[in-house]
Amino acid sequence: MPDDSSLHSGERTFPSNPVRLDAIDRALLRLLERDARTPNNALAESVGIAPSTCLGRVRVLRERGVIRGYHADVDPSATGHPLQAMISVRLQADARGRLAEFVARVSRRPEVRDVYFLAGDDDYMIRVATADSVALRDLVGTMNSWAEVAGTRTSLIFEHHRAPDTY
Amino acid sequence: MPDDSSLHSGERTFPSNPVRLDAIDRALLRLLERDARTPNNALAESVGIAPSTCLGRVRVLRERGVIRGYHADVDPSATGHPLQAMISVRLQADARGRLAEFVARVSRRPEVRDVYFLAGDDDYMIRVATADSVALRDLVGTMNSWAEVAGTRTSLIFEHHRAPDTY
DNA sequence: AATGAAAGATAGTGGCC
DNA sequence: GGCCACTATCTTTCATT
Repeated sequence: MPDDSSLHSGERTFPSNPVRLDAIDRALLRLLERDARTPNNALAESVGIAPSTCLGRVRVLRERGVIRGYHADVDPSATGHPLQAMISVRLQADARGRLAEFVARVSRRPEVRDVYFLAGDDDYMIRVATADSVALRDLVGTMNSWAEVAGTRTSLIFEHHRAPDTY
Repeated sequence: MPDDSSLHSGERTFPSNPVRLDAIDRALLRLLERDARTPNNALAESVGIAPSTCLGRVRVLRERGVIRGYHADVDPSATGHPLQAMISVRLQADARGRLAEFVARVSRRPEVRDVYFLAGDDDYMIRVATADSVALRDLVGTMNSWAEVAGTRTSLIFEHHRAPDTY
């Protein structure tokens, strides 16, 4: 297996093959999205195929990039980062050439969890998890001090719910 | 093991125990965040403890809610939802009693992937994945038609990068 | 593509330190 | 907490259809 689990997955995909998914593939994706550690045996039984067949299917899904990785969902509070926020960032109008600089800078900050590159009123949306409000204020202050940043808006995250993909 | 893998994890935690994490726990979390399917054997070797010990550690992390689940990261494009967007939602000023109604409605939409409940300029941030721009426009139109919604702002997501937690 | 069987690897238990 | 030894279970390969 090619181990690209260390490539922290961005969302761009280069569909080497359009990848036709049948009903069984979709069922497997649903199950693995729910619990990525479901044993191959159990997956196979759930979708009604032999374990060896199931193994092959999942490998193909992984190799073709349909499955980009398997990740533990770790509670930020438990690791000392209970305060989460969404920071909308507008860059300077003339900063088109400095997009990479901004991304590099922001990615270096350990508080950053998600970086969304947007088309719309804002240029970026950054989700961060910090230890406390002091750390958050520092981070926002730092970002505002960067030359390419025109402005930021920060919203605290009270609650977050995920929904699985539906196919 | 209590199987709560089917509870699509929200971010609230009720720290039954403050859960002290030592260096080994943090190493395990890092490894499992990178690749949730790393075999217990390999985890144990990486962090320098016996496999059985490692098994116990990971189980405790799971039971205490430090690890909330294990999820496959599925490429939305591969499942026919290549167009992603962030939708900021402001509710009507008098809609405080209708928060639950909004969340219920929005959660029913299959396009919705993340619902962030915010404190700030906006009340909610919704991440969605749709088949095309028609589907996105329909969704935004629908949300704007709800009585409790004062307004929305939609930004297309061009690119998304995740960063792992750093402990 | 899918399968069953066999071999090897891994997970999980319990007794002990 | 942690480890070792053991058993149960799972993964993976491969010859076959």
